[in-house]
Amino acid sequence: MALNETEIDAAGRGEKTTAATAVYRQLRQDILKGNFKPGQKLQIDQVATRYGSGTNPVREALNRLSSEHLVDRHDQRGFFVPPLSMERLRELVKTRCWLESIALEESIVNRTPGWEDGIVLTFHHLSRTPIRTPEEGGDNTEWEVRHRAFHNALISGCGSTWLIGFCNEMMDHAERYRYISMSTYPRRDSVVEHRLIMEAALDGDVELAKTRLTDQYRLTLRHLEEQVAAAGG
Amino acid sequence: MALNETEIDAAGRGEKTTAATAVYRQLRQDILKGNFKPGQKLQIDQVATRYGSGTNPVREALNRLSSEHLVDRHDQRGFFVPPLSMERLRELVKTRCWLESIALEESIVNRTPGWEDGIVLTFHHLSRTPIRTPEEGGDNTEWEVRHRAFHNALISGCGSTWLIGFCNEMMDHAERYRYISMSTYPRRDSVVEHRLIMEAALDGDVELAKTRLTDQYRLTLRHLEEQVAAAGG
DNA sequence: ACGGCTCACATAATCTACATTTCTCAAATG
DNA sequence: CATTTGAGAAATGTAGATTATGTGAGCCGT
Repeated sequence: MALNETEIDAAGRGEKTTAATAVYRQLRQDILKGNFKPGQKLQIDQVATRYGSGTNPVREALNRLSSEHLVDRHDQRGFFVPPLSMERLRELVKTRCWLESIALEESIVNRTPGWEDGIVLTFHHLSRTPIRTPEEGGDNTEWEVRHRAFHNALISGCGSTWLIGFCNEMMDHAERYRYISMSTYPRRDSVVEHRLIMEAALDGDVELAKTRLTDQYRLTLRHLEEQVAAAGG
Repeated sequence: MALNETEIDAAGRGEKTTAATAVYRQLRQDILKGNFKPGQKLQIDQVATRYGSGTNPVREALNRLSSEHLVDRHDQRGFFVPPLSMERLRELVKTRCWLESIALEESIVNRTPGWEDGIVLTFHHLSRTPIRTPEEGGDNTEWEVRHRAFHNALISGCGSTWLIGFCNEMMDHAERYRYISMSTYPRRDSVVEHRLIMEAALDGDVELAKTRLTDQYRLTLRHLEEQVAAAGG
């Protein structure tokens, strides 16, 4: 999952990780996968016990996550899992559409053989990874990783590490919403959808690629809205 | 300067601040204002001594800043002030132009009397704040604050806290480059430039406002490039 | 009696001091 | 010259002291 550049470097060079970094990674995953209730308090001692570490590394991990907005920090009061709401999700999706449109357009304009190869390859991997329904065990970690890899390949040629970072940050937050809805995940044919995006991008059709990409995000949002409407009465 | 939402809330509600937060704020300022050499190591003990605090709060502050990319963290090796380079600045400016263009356009499209008032008011404050040359003492903290307030007012109506946050994050980094060049700061008439942006925005002329805004960023970049070329060549 | 206020105590966050681990770097070795 | 090694420096982690928060019993005025 999109770790920041320091994390990627650290992992890539096989740097020895500290306890703080280990807790950071696990906590991050647990938050993204919805293993904590939104709004829940993250008590230092409890978290330390959970991951078998001292309070200090936990505190460092929580401070890092707070700057990524993956936990809310209140001085002298502790740390909390950020709440989820449909309103926030709408804003998130809207912003993702804006930023990924730019990133995709720039990538297409600057396209190189290497960029195209990355898309073809990550699409291939994604298309070979089935989505498991909750009945089948429901662990889609592998699919998530490949899904992100594909979307990252699309925007990887935009020429701005800033923009790529922002898109990844938003992907992280979107993942939180996806997991809570996994139980009734609508069985759209994601392979076809992603293939259409890939084809438009490889053809160099900027407008079509942008439309297909953002339509996918908007459609996902609509499905979630319907689910919530159905559930909430 | 653009603190994250948690910080703003904390400051706004007058929450008691912890030692970690105090160090965070001071360290952040010192980095933005160029009081440390780019690339320099930030040794925990030294930093702790500097701000009169223990090592633990310093560590927490550094961890927060590392997630904002305002310090580089290397596990088991310590923390460093991020380097500056013309290449990075170009990418930063490019990305700012993309994102602020969207934010400004959306703000204009959704314009409200409150948004217009904010622009008029912050422009007024900015126009009343002189830029001091190095000979005059050179502390432009007040100008920086008002400059940011004006640019924030422009994009405040875009309807995305995400986008506003990203723009602020990039403003922080841009500030680092501005401070190092203050010694030979080109004496453009910033009041006129900002007035022109304001007028286009208030007139609802999306394209003109975007052009004027991004031209300002690009011009600042060019001036810095010339300075470096003159100095380094 | 009821709503609001005060104060003492339990809980939990924060900080300090120190122990442990890891890295750095230069001198010694092959 | 490349590699190893060991002392010292520095980062990281632990434990416990300190400080802040929040809760609920008791008190006051209505």
